[in-house]
Amino acid sequence: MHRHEGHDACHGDVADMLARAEAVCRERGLQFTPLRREVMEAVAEAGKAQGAYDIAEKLSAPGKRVAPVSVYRALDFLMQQGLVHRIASRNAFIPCAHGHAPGEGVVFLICRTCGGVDEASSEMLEDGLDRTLKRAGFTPAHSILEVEGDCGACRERQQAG
Amino acid sequence: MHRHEGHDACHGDVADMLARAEAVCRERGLQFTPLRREVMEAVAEAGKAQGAYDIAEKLSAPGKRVAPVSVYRALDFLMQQGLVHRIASRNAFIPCAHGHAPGEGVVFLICRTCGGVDEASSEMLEDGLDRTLKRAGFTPAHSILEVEGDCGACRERQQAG
DNA sequence: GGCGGCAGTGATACACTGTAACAAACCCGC
DNA sequence: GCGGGTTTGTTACAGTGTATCACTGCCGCC
Ligand SMILES: [Zn+2]
Ligand SMILES: [Zn+2]
Ligand SMILES: [Zn+2]
Ligand SMILES: [Zn+2]
Repeated sequence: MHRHEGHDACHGDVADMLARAEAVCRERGLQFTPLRREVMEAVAEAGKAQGAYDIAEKLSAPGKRVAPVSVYRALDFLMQQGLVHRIASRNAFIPCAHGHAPGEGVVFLICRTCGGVDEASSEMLEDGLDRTLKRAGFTPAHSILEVEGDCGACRERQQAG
Repeated sequence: MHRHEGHDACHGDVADMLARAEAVCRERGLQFTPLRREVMEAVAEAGKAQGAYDIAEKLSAPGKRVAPVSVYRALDFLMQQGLVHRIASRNAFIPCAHGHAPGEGVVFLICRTCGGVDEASSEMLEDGLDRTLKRAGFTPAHSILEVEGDCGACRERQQAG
């Protein structure tokens, strides 16, 4: 689902995402530290993919600087837990809105107009990929599926305007 | 097809790739300059994806330095002509072994053991992707499909060893 | 209480990847 | 030869990510 500005309730708002992150950490015996929480919040609040340096800047304030390296560490942790995803084509990060299994075939739909990123999963797509890989004799470990284009909302807006 | 070390004949060897590049440029009225040729050759010779800085170093010699920026320009040109591809997950480049249409749905199979990269295209995969996008109301412009794993040759080698 | 290990964080420096800007060289038709 | 477009050289810089070490806070143990 596409994230519109000011309308994030489709797949859970920021509070839900934070609650899920906290629950995941607790049930796995991991620490959901203040820094990790702040990074998770920054990623969840933004309507579009955030760069690590953007997050660092956002979390910094006069007298309290958060270095990018700290953000990267928090992001690495959150990615390992499946709470955020990295968008390779943008060098940026988004919150996982679905809570799917790790390694599950998910394709990211990146709107080049509004910058929003949506996750879509599909049995059919996954089947097609599996068969293509099998035919090539290739054993997959991890896949990156990213499509850039225009989301429905932006396309309507363009046709109307 | 996976490129093994010392065995690049599956989809055309280096000479074939260079000949194709030259032909493409000639028929489009574009210049296949010495630099572009050298970059194409460097990418085609390597059995695995090459970084721009690797290429720059490879082409440099005592007394003749090739700056990375020149390599990037040559790579941009070659990519526009569909002669090389960029592997987003590696920040590296490979020669196109197939000569397919630009924008055609091709998935890159990246072997994490030997580093070789293969291109596979599949009607089924493309159908699955198209339907997934249509269902999400998303209009694609460009897609990145990359799978990391183990190629058949490396998997056999591991089982045998 | 003191002590030692461990995870997390801060801080600096650095490596890697890519681009902007401008000058020089080159090519080609006039 | 000249003018204009293309290609390349050169420098500097921005953006992205990692290595390293020191420090802190916490918890279990003596
Ligand atoms: Zn997700
Ligand atoms: Zn949009
Ligand atoms: Zn190709
Ligand atoms: Zn391999």
